[in-house]
Amino acid sequence: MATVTDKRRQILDAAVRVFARQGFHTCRVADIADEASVAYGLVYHYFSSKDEILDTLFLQRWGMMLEAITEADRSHHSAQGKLRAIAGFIVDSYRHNPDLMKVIIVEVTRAANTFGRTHLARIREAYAQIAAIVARAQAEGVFREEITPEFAALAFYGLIEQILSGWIFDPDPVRDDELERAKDMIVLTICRGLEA
Amino acid sequence: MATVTDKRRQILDAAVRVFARQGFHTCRVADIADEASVAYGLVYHYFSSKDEILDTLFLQRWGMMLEAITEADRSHHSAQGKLRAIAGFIVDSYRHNPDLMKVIIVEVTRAANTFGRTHLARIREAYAQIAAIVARAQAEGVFREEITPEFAALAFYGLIEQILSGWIFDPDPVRDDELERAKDMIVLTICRGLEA
Amino acid sequence: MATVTDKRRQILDAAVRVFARQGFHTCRVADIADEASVAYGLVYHYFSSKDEILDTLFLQRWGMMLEAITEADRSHHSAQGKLRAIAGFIVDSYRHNPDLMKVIIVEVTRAANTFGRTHLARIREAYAQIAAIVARAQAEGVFREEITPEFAALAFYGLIEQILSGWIFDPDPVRDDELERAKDMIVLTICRGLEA
Amino acid sequence: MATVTDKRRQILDAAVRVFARQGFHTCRVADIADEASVAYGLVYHYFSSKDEILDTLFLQRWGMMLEAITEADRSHHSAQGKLRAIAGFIVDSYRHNPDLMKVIIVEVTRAANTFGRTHLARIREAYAQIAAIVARAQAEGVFREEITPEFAALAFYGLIEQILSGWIFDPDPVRDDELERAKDMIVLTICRGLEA
DNA sequence: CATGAATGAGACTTCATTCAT
DNA sequence: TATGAATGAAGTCTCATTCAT
Repeated sequence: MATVTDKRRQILDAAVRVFARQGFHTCRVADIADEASVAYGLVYHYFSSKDEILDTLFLQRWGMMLEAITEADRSHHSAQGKLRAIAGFIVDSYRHNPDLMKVIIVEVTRAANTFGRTHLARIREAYAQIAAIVARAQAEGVFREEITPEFAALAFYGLIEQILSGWIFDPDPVRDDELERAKDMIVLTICRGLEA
Repeated sequence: MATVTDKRRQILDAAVRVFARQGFHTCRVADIADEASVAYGLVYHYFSSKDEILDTLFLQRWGMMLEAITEADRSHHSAQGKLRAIAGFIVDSYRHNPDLMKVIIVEVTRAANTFGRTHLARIREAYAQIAAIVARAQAEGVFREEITPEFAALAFYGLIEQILSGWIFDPDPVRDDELERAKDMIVLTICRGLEA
Repeated sequence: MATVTDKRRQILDAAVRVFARQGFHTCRVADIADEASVAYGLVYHYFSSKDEILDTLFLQRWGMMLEAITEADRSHHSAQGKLRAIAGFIVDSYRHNPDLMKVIIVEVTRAANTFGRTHLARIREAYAQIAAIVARAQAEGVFREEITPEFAALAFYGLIEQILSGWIFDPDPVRDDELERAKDMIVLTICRGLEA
Repeated sequence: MATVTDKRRQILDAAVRVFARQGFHTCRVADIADEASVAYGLVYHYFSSKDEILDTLFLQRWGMMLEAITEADRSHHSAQGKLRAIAGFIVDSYRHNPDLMKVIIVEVTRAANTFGRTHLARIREAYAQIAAIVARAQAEGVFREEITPEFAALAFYGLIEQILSGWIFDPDPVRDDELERAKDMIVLTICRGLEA
């Protein structure tokens, strides 16, 4: 009984590695099966299509992301503290499983013509929650009002994604202290800006 | 005499529309030929492969981008003014040809596994130039030093790309005044931050 | 269980017929699949390319040919007897599977620019073995020395191939007694010559 | 006026080189035009198709061959002398223009499925003439009768073609004295055989 | 659950030939 | 005669998905 789940998990984990390494379009279902050390056909026993594997990976991870944002929003932190919690969660996600984050970002959130469009609504939930945090901070007079909450949310998330992109492109693994510092720099940049 | 160039241009323009509409991977060379109203084979008369069409589009556009950044850097503006010029150029590029910008962003700069990797060096030239602007501003004491220039450059560019992404995903065309306001919000956000 | 081998064999046999009928260049992979009554894709399940099918056919057959020559050489026949055994083997090969022999000759051994070049080394092994037989006969004083063994080997093999070519071009199947007589005429010609 | 002929000749000569180097199927019409340093379209001004170029080359050369055989037959040589004249002509043809001979042999006389079939009748005229020489020699009691004239003709011609094939495959040019000796060995082999 | 052979639609690319200039 | 752009049919190979065992 546990076998079922094991093999399924095995396939998902293998898919992450293969998608990260070769990209979704470039890899074949056979590559996933090979990487997972399971028979070709078994992939189709657990998933109805290659797309569904990526959908599953994204939905699982993005669900955790939304929970993390909700969690952050529920906390008693300041607006800046909430953004710091979110940035921290995303960076930690990368630390914990960089391949998965690469796949989520490269193959889904930035894939405007394919999976990005499919999951658009779900992706925007995150932006909306972040925007809500910003809006409330503006109402409290903590954040400036010239910048719309929606714009701010995109800016915040886009900034983070680009930093992660830099790491993703980098052949060398990123050092832990660099990850840690990045969390602070993200928040500092988005809250206080570059100007001295 | 002008025919050669005309047809070639015709194909490139058609490719932009088709790539923007269907995505690079999803469209067939036949779609480009149809959209350009030329024979199938003519595409291969001017370009050695489907890839080369996208490469050409990217290289042309990114070259202009690098020039614009160089130009901005050479100007006598303040650091903020230079960033404003760059943001302005990118937003205007989108206004002028949103399809092309969509293709550049979605199919190249964010395609970590395919064209993004191919053109990585060229893409990073832009980041490096922006970083240089930031570094100089830091040396002058105008920008804070806690944020590394490289980080700042990624943050700035990532922020802009995400804003454009928002427009790209949007089915409705963006209004001109919104584009105009975005330029200011970009600079305000990156230079002064969200905090009041 | 035997299915794997069966289908693979089925494809090879079909390829022989199709290559013989239409020629390697003129036939399409689809023709092979049709002739074998298998799906298009299965051809590529067993062979990596159309070329590999011909390579396989050639290598299998030529291997048997080399064995036959080795066998003949090992026998206690006279030099003439050995040449007779080799000529006999080749003619019998034609009798048994004229299509295959046609393909081997027309598409490989005589295709100087394509497969002939690819398999040159392997083809020359046969010439070398025959030359060795001649050389030994010369050492024994049985064969004249004015003709180099290499020349003799080419002459012998070329003579046979041309006779087979004649049959190959012929629309009517060759009668068995004609095949049988050819064996003798080949040996008579190469050993004793035309002169009375 | 001479220009017309010049360009046409230029194209034919270039075709010989290109066909010899890459093979008829592998080369493109553009390669011929390039090699001839003429415009693409000009090839089609002088020849109605790529096939016709090869046809022309073959027909011209084979015509000379038939004349040479006729000539040899008309001479007052012995049968052996006539065969020697023919072998000499073919070897000299190779010496004079190895590329052309390579093309004739590889792309036409041995191409059972394509040009060989097209020109079969013309090719067989040569065999028939040679067979006639043999038949007459048999009638005169000079050649043995066990070997049919048709068989003898194929044997003679096949032997020669195989020797030329050896040279064709050879990366190094053949030395003149080797060519000269080959003429004698050909005749010796076919008339007297290998046996001492 | 598990296996991997079998299916066949689809896409890129090539290139002989035509044609307008 | 000369040019080379334009045409489009054809063929190889890929690979997601299905299915029999």
